[in-house]
Amino acid sequence: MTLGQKIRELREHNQMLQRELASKLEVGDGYLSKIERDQKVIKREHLKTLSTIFKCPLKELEALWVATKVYDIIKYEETGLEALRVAEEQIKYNETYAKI
Amino acid sequence: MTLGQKIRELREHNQMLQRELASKLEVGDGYLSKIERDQKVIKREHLKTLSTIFKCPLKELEALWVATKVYDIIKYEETGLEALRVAEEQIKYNETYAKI
DNA sequence: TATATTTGACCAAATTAAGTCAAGTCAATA
DNA sequence: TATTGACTTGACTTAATTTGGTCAAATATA
Repeated sequence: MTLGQKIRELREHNQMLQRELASKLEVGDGYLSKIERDQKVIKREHLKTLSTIFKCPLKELEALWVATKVYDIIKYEETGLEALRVAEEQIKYNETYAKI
Repeated sequence: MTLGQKIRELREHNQMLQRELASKLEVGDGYLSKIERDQKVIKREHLKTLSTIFKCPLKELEALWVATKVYDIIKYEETGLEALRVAEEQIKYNETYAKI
């Protein structure tokens, strides 16, 4: 599940048109179309609005948003999965030693 | 293990000074210092040079390089680990359906 | 045909990349 | 203790890339 898929799912589940949702977010509907197709990433602040409109946990949307950013980096990388492992190791290491 | 740590390890293992390695890479030694401390990310093209100088597999350096990019995104994210899971799911999904 | 969505080309503004340089720190030593 | 050599840091720069869109035309879809 990508963020775009999630947004589309929420919108359709609420029988809303792109035009309607786009106007709530104050963007053009062409832009929203791209967002739902993961051709663009929505502005992070918009997640709050989505969370309110669709009564969906903000954390869930945020995790998808961050995942999109991560995926954009690794999608064409041969070493993508290996890199994920290393990044996970790094975050766990830093959590352990509270270096942040 | 971060990319910076790896580079320092390789350099010290070969008893090379920052100044020396920096000149091989044609950058300043202040910059290399930051790279080894993960305050800056080395240019990707430099990985080939490092791989040659230290006879270290390029793939390994590349995985660390990509991991650094990923880690930079998630390091301050509460949902970092969750996002890694989602990104992994996405890459596996796409590998399965060969959508790339 | 009308309505909804997608796409491509384009854009300004903001951010990041890829460094430099000089001053500062730190340890060993003459 | 003054010096030296290796490294670190902070402030800065310039160019390239990304962000966050718009709009009109093309394309489904009913």
